[in-house]
Amino acid sequence: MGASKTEHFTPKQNEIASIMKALGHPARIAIIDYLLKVDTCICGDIVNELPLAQPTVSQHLKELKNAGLIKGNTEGNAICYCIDEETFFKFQNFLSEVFGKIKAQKNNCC
Amino acid sequence: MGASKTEHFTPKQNEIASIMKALGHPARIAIIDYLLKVDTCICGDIVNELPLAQPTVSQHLKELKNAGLIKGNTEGNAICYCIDEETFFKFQNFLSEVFGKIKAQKNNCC
DNA sequence: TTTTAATATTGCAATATTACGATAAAGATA
DNA sequence: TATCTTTATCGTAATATTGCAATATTAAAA
Repeated sequence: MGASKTEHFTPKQNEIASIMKALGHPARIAIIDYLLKVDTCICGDIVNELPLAQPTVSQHLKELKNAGLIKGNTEGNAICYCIDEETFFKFQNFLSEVFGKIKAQKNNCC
Repeated sequence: MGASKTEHFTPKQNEIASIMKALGHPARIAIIDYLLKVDTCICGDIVNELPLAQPTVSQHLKELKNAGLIKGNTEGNAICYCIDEETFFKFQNFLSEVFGKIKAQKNNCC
C-alpha cells in the first residue's frame, strides 16, 4: 500500500499529523531554525544555508508552505519566506493540551 | 533517492525531526490520544480502538517505541504500553524555545 | 530586447512507508 | 500436553518521499 487511511481518523488527528509530518525531516527543521535565527524573512539565501541542491530545497519549502508553517511573498524576482505564526500557535495549543494531560497522569503503571 | 541526508544536519535537528516523523501519521496520533484519554497503560485493546489490522497497529506501536514516545512492559502474555514522559518533556522543551522565538519576533516583514 | 538571477517544475532513480495476510512466538489456561 | 490469547515478525504489494539534473518561469538589469 503506502497510502495512509486518513478517512478513518478525526480531522484534528489528520491535521496534527500533517503538521508533524511536514516537520519530520531534518532539512525542514533546519529551515525553521534558520528562519527563527535570522528573525526576519529570508529572500534567497536558504539554498546557501542548506547542504542540498536548489530543487530539493525548493521542494522542502513547498511542503512547509502546504502545511501552513511558512508563507512566501514575491519580492521582485526573489521570494521572501517567513514563519506563519497562526499555524504554529494552533500547533502549540494542541501540544499544550497533550503535555498538560501527561503531567496530570496518575502514572500508576509501567 | 528516498533516503534523508541526515549526516548533514545537527544531532538535535535529526532528533527532533525523528520525533516529529514518528508523530506524523494519524494512526500514531490516535494511539497517543487514546493513551492520554484512558490515563493508564493499555494492555491489548489498542487494536480494537483503531481501524487497522493487528499487524499494522503493532508496526505503528513499534515506531512510537523506537522514537522513545511510548514504552512497553510485558504483563503476562499481554503487553502494557504507556507514554514515555521523558521524551515528551524533552520535546516540549524544544518546542517552548521555538514558540518563544516566534512570539519574540519583530515581525517586520511579510 | 537580451542577458542575468532567483525560484519552480518536470522527470526519474533510489529508497522508505503503509497496510495486511500468513505465520511465529510466548505465556496463560484447560 | 494441547489449546487459546496476545503480540510480533515475515513477505509482499501499493504508494510516498527524497534528491537531483535538466529545464522552465519570472522579473530585474544591462
